[in-house]
Amino acid sequence: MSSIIAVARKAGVSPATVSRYFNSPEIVREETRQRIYKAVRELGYTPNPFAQGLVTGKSGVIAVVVPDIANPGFDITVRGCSDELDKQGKTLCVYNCDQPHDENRIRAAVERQQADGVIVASQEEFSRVNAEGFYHAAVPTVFIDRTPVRESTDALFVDNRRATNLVCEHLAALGHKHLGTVTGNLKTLTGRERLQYFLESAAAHGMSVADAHIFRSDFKFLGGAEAARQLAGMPNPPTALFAANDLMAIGLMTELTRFGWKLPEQLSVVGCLDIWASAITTPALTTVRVSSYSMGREAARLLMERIREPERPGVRHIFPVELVVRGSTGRPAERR
Amino acid sequence: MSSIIAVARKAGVSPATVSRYFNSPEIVREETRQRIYKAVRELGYTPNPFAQGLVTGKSGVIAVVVPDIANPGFDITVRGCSDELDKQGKTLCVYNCDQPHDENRIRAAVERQQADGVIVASQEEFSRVNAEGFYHAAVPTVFIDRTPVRESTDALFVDNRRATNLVCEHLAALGHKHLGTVTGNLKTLTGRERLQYFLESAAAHGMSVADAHIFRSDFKFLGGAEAARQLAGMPNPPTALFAANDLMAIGLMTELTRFGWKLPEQLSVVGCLDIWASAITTPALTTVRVSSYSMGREAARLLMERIREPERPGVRHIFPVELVVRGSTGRPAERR
DNA sequence: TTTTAAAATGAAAACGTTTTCAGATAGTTT
DNA sequence: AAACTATCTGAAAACGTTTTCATTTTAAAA
Repeated sequence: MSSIIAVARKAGVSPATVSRYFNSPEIVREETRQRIYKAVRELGYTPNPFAQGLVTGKSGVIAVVVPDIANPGFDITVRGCSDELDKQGKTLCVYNCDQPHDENRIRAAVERQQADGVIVASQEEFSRVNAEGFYHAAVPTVFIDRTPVRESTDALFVDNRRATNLVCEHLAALGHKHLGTVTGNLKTLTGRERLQYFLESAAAHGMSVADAHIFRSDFKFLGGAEAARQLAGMPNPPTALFAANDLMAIGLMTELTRFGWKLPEQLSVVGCLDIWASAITTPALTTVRVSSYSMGREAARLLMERIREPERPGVRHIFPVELVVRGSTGRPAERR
Repeated sequence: MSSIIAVARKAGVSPATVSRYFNSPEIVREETRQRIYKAVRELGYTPNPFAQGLVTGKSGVIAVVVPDIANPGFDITVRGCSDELDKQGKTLCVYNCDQPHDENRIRAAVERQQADGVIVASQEEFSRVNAEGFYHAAVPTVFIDRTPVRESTDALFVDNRRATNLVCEHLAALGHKHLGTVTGNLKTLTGRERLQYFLESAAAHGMSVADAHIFRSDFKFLGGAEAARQLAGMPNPPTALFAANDLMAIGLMTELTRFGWKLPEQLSVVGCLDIWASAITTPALTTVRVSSYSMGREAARLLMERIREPERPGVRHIFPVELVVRGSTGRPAERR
């Protein structure tokens, strides 16, 4: 491992100049630059990131926190972050946060200032102590679908209000009167919003949602299947159902089909996110398209911006959504 | 940011002792330990990773290279790595490698010794210069489904030979005589093996694979769909088809269904990997189950082991596979 | 040519650890 | 009480950069 000193010696300059050669080449004379270039090549020198970090305090790595990288949706978001970060020459670390004490680990990592910034995607809110840890560490942060810890934190949101409105509008237009819903984890902002706004939108469109038809779940495939089993046993099921994400919608449809239900004749199903698998179910899933990739990308962009300009006021972006009508929704069957 | 020196002063000991307190607590006297503990707490001290890295040369981060984190299969593998690495207190960086020059970037990162080790998952082989870069840097590496760069590199493989055998055995038992296949990217070890072994297995089971029925593709959904379009135009299609991964199998089935084909009556389809979506297609996909998660986990475990013991001989693990029979395969229709 | 301003370079301090080697302290044995 | 271990601790060097401040060199102006 050759050091900057070796290069300096070889090029007949001081280490300071070599450092300048890398960090602001324009201020070193052309001829000197040549000599350094040559020395660098010959020695195969590459700056030591630890030493750099030690003095600059920057690591060049950005932490991305998601509940589960293997969860459809988050994978895309992370890819969005990754692409943008690559472009900016930064490195991306992923943290999965769906296990009980993961949160502490992440805060520790942040406090150790290993990351120059953090992107935190939808999941349960931090405990107070961890939120304060974040606050205290004052690491530049961008939140996705999550209540920001402090005023100046940048945050990106899905337009859940519009999402549920689109869903209810569509369902009302088809003639549905009685709806149900499978919720996500209600400790999550997304989970709470999609439930609340759905209830409001349904009412606004003159449709009812019976308490018994609100299935509290967890955003997971099996959660959707479980809801299906409960639903199947009900004497008076709703005619349409909104699942807070596609995974649950698909779990629900799969299980219902197993029970012999005919979709969408017996039940219209709408999901949310538009993961790739939604297009290949039978019937194909009507859903609300969310730009997961763009959100990841934008989060990374904003974060880099904030790192450059820490005092900028906090930004809030609400991402548009779009209804994708496919085969899983239709007119309700005539009631006996 | 309080330093180790501040802690030392506060506890009335030398920095060396504080260092020892963290790195081998058992060699510092109980009473001293107490004092340091108190000082650490009060100052909220946490060691500076840059300084540590500077002297130890270790960063505590492991790089994981995959073609695309958002690709079903790799997400699971990465999650496996992540879980194991978490357990060992390491940080995981992901690199997506499906863009033309990504490889260079990754080598650069590795050479900069930012990572203590690297896990590289299936994709095109490195160019010579990059392979040498890896070799030269001598960073501990584990390969997944990929030809190792050097003798001493640990590598994990899917048992593709057995996979194709299971597939052909199953298909032969159903009475198929004429098969086809959709290949993955043939610049990939996995792509090549699954094609070659499939051809061999088919022959061994007395089935033929016409050249025209070998669709060279890319492991992607749309690649499968494209194969379907070609297939649909053929006068004499095979009765069963093996796709080198589930994504292509699903793309194929989806497109074929759109053409009005009845599956599996007109065509039996078998995939490989057993991603979650394979269970929810219509018909559900018969496939070969691969333990993506375990492989990720094992890769991480092996890597940590090698970091501890760099001179250990290279390990080769072949992971077992298992046939999952679902609805997409059946007896061939009688030929006219 | 001399003076002046601008541009380029160098010396040295600082960043915060770990680690080696030597020295001190405590605990045992004679 | 002395001598001897075994156990702890400290001093100081090293790790490889960046950055400030001062100095030298170069170019431009007089």
